[in-house]
Amino acid sequence: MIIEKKLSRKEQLELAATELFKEKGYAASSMRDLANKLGIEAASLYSHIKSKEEILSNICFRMANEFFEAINKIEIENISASAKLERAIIAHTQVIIKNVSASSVFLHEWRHLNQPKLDEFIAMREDYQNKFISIIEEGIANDEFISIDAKFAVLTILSSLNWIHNWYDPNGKMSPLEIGQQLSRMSINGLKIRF
Amino acid sequence: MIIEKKLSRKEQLELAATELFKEKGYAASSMRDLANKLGIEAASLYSHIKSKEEILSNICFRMANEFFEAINKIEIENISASAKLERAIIAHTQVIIKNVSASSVFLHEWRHLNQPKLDEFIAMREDYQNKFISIIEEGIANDEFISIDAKFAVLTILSSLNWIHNWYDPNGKMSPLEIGQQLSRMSINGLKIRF
DNA sequence: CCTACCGATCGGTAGG
DNA sequence: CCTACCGATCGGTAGG
Repeated sequence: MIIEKKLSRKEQLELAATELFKEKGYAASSMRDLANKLGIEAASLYSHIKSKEEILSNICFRMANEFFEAINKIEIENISASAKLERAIIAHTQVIIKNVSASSVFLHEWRHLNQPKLDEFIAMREDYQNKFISIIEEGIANDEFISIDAKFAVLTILSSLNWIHNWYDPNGKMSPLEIGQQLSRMSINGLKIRF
Repeated sequence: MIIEKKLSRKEQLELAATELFKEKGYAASSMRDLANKLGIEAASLYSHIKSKEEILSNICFRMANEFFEAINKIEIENISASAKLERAIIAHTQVIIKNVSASSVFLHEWRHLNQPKLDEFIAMREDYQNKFISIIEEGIANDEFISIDAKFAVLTILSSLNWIHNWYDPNGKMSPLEIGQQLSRMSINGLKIRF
């Protein structure tokens, strides 16, 4: 049984916006569409939010924080690079699966942010990627991984993870953990030195 | 030296639209933006095209055809599954790199197509994926590849290829072929059975 | 949260 | 390819 927390009107609004932005894209979603979903008038939305972009910005930065929290725990562990990478991949996967719609918005709609939020977002994304790059560079230095451009490898891995939201089915045969494990197996096998 | 073919006005229009849609997204791109790029009035666009959506549709289906042509050549070759997969990955990569902007539109903006084009597009995409799935299933049956859900593997591989347009730099240190080879190495290593 | 409304912009047409 | 223009819709505000 799922226990639904009671959501504030603002939380309901952001949830509805997340679904809407995912389905139609941010630019093609109108405030009237959103109001309609909530059963109120478009003008009434503005007693909860300042602007359309504020909603987008909240979604994007909330997700960014979720991803950071997940990787920050792993970074400090004292384990091999392969083990770190595996955990990072699983953690990333779990964040996506727990927030499929918000992840989709986070991944595709961020470019509609205005400045200065846009630059701030891009910087956070780069920081996040750098954490993965460090893990892979450590693995290369250790001879755990093949010699490869670490940034290239990270972009390849992250891009395969960032597609999950498109096909993930909560009723599918693979559990979130299994998906993470399969993805890390493919990725890490791809990097490991073959004897 | 690059020899520029003389483009018809309609080709110029579609080229400008491709860049515009890539940069701002289809929904956020206005016909006035497009006209501006070409130095004409918005109304004048309509002597070359029927609608905004027609431009999008042309871009999407032209790219779909390019991808199909690439894979159709490979499917019929009489080589191992790993070799087929390698060639398919390299071919896919080359198509993206030769058409970075159009690929970006193809990958992200297709959902703004109207019916019946939308369903037609989705069906083509599925056909294309199925060709990859067959290759991987052949490899699994052969004991070339680990036992894995073939569709899952394909979506993972394609998603990593479909990110290239985001970071590909024609002045970067990796050539298109090298990029394809590296990607296929990572993907195929990830699938191969380890002894 | 509503009514009433704003200026701006949208995709597109008529007619030349 | 242009001028002139259309109805529809956009994000958002004023005032209650």
